[in-house]
Amino acid sequence: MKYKRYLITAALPYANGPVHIGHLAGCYLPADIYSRYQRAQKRDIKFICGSDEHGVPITIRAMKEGITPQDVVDKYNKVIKDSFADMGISFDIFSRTSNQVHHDTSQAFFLKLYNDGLFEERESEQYYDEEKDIFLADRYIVGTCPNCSNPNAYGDQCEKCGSTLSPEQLINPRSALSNAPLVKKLTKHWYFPLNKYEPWLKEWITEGKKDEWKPNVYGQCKSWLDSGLQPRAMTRDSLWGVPVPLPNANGKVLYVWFDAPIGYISATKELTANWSDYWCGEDTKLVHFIGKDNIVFHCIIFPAMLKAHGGFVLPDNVPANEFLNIEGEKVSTSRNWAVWIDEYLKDFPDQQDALRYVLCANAPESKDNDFTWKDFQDRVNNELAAVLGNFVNRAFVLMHKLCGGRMPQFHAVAANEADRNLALEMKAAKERVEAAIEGYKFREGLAEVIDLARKGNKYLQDNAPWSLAKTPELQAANQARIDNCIHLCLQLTANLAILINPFLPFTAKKMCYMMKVVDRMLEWENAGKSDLLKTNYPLRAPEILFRKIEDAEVAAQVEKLHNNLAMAISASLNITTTTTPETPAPAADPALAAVADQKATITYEDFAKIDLRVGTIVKAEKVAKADKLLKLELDMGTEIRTVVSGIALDFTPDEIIGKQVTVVANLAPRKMKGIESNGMILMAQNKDGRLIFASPLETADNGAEVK
RNA sequence: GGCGAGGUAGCUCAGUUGGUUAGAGCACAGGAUUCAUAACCCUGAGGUCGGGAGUUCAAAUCUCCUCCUCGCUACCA
Repeated sequence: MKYKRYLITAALPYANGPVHIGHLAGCYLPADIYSRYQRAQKRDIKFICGSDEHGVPITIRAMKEGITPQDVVDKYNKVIKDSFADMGISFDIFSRTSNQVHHDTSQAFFLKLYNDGLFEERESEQYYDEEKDIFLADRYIVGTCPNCSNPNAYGDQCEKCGSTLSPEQLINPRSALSNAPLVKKLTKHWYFPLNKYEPWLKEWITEGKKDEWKPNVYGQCKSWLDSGLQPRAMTRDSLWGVPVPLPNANGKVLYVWFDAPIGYISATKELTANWSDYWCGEDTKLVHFIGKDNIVFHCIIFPAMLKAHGGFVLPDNVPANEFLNIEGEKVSTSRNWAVWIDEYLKDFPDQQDALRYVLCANAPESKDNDFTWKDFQDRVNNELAAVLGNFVNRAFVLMHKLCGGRMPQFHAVAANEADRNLALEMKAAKERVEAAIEGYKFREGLAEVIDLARKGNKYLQDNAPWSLAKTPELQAANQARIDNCIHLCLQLTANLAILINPFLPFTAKKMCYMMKVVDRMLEWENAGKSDLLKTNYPLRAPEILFRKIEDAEVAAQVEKLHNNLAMAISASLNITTTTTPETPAPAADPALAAVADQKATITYEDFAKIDLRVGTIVKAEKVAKADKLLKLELDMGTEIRTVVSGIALDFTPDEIIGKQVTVVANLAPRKMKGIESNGMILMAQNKDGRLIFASPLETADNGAEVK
């Protein structure tokens, strides 16, 4: 074997909310299957995870709920940890980045790079809150979104319209902490020179991993590498996080994406004193399981950090999955469009393996996939229960009916071709499942196991022991054939338990109980064998492995999703309308922007400042290298004005020429793509995002004032 | 706009050193059976492989163009 040890990590879930089925399908379930398989192979593995507890969103959530960041992470660390444990995700450790060992480890890592002179120190101007005496990260800055006028857009993103922002773009930027207006002040940060590692990364990835990594992962990396890497700040101004271990670095913490992957190392340290065997030995196979949103950090930044530090193994593979949609729509935590694990476990007690089955069988391994409750029902009822569950049940029931409740012996003299073939199928299935799991093709591996059960059903059907036992006389004459058939079906059941164990551990355990065997039988080397169960040994009565999912349950879950969505929308409306200036509005979904937008009362004088006028579009053309922009010329009665407007997604130049529009005529000029825009056209935006001209109903004079 | 991934049967997916009538599971239809969770087993129907052009004796597979979905990124306000 090439590797002595396996170090398997699953992305550190962010401790500001519970986990949903998308997390499970994308990362934790494949990681668990892989880990359980490796353990069954008796390989030396450590399966590492923990919650990521730093970063700005946690501090913001703490502010909103009026609690400390530590309260937030304590709460969700527990929720997340419990969900994983209940679903059978078998981490060797589920740690957390707020632990002391993690602070020590990440600080030591940073200091090593610092002492090697790797960091570039750079000063830049950042917004500063003089009231709270603190520099503000982009996320802490709120202001009016220049795009949708959401008064509570963040400095990095407007969560109403989804646009990416920089703090400089916000209108009237203010502090999310104190609501105070902001000043600019110099601040110092430490930049990791990613660009210096670009040649090495190119060689390591584009030459070394081309055929090894999944196409989506490799392609994404290559895209990043081809576009050129820039130095990246590895520190932030914040009070929540791992303090930068340097003098005169008060109020500075490690960037959450610097410290989070080091969390894998800290957690391993916490787990075992021999942690360096796993992290520093060349004979360790390091595999990062992540979702596609983490590719750049795990494939580019973290490896570069490890390389810069020296002495660490690099990931052998990063099998990132894509995203799982729900009922045709993207998961949205703010709209509560998600299937939460803790709620699933309440609604479907003792049905962990049903969910594990569906999420693996339909895992987004090569592209985004859709989870529907109908599909959940179909797969559980028609594949899991009908093929696997039913086969095991048939074998046990027949054994009790035709073989006295004991494992019958195998009569070699009565063996036929079908018997020999079935034994061969067991061996072949082992090889196929093994190859699939080693190659991170978990859905294929799972399908192979079900297929083996299907072959069992066919074998049973072809041999029909119940027909051989129609009358006592007939049964006596055919007992040797009956014994062989049941014997093999039960040996096949034992094989199925071994092969299904990494995927459906709860089921494997139930099967072991029924077969009265100890867990050791599940060791992988036993797969493919036809002598796992001892002849003449009494076995237990069968229990139903998978119950059917009823239509009513499917309907209830779909309804629950839509109810959650409706509640999220109305909650968003309530909170937004009652928001005081001291508390920023909660994250709102772009789809809600149209209904959730409420602004503070203004006086007539405020309104009178706006010069609204009617104009007619006399010329329109698309702006080059911009998706949304049209360059318009407007007849304002006394002048022709140029206005650049972001409406190209909804209108072609031809169809709007001659249209009369309402224009904000005294808006400060602004350059876009090199064209100076003198004003803004008023548009209404529907819930679906479509724009509609807010124009006079009848033709007005060009230049007419609107008031 | 740039880059990346994907677009194959109603659904979920296999299928590249280009090669006979393009595969599987589910769903659907018919049959057989009754040991079993109204399950299983057999048979069948169902696809111009997103669209177009090209290379070739031969293209799902290679080249170019184009459309759609998702992601990253830019631009936007």
